[in-house]
Amino acid sequence: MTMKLISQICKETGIPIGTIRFYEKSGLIKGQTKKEVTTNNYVYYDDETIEKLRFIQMAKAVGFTLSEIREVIDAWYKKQMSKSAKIDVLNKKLQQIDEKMKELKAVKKQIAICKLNIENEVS
Amino acid sequence: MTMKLISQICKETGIPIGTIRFYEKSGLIKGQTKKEVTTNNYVYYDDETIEKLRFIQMAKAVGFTLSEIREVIDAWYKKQMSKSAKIDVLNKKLQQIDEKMKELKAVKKQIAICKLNIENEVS
DNA sequence: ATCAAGTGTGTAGTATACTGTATAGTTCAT
DNA sequence: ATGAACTATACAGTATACTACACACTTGAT
Repeated sequence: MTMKLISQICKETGIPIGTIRFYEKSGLIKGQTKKEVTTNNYVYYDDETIEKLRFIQMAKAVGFTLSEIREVIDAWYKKQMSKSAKIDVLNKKLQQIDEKMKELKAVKKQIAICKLNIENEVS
Repeated sequence: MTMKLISQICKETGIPIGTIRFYEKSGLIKGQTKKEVTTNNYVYYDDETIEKLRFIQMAKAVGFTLSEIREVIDAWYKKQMSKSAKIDVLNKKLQQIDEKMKELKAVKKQIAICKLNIENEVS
């Protein structure tokens, strides 16, 4: 398992270091210190963290808030959550996604119509 | 042309009065006072405003910011904007929408996989 | 006439999601 | 052993998008 320092994670995801730290403080991701190293408290992140961060980027881009994203990540990784509770959360999210899909299509249609109107204008 | 007061607009769109006023101050929508009425300065909104507000609701839900939404509304309604500038803005938005469509699909796929993993877990 | 409900203005406060700055310690190449 | 670059912590500041509140005026039903 490859473990990376924060600047490496920043490079690989394009997410600023400050934002990564903010996400960690918010409980979205979790790095770990190496117990064999006693001279510093540098935090290392695994590849699962990168996966999570990419998920966060995409989910944010389509309008999910960090707390909505946290719900999914909890359902994904939290050990102390019941199977059925996890499934419930994920089903709710899938429903939200379908709703967003509809809204996205409606927005696209509206803009396409708007574009046509402008193109056909007598100017 | 039907002209409605703010509480009516609120009822029809579900957008709080305070938010509607905020959108007007931000220049996203524009109502008008009736010049024949001199006893008050009540603002009336037309059906185009309701259309705009519904557009704003949907665009916000899929992650567009108010300033991104304003760009589209300006391209849509602004008289003093050149035809080619409008088309440019709308094409850029259509591109952004396709990008969001991809991200939404990726998020959906990720969640579906996550759900399958949980369902197939030995608990 | 009165009073609840609606309207407008202005200003302050809140929530979310960062972003920046200051300080201090660590690592590594030279 | 020294300096550039990296790391951690803590706290303040910013941008966006509201949300609440105080105050004053208007309308419409009784």
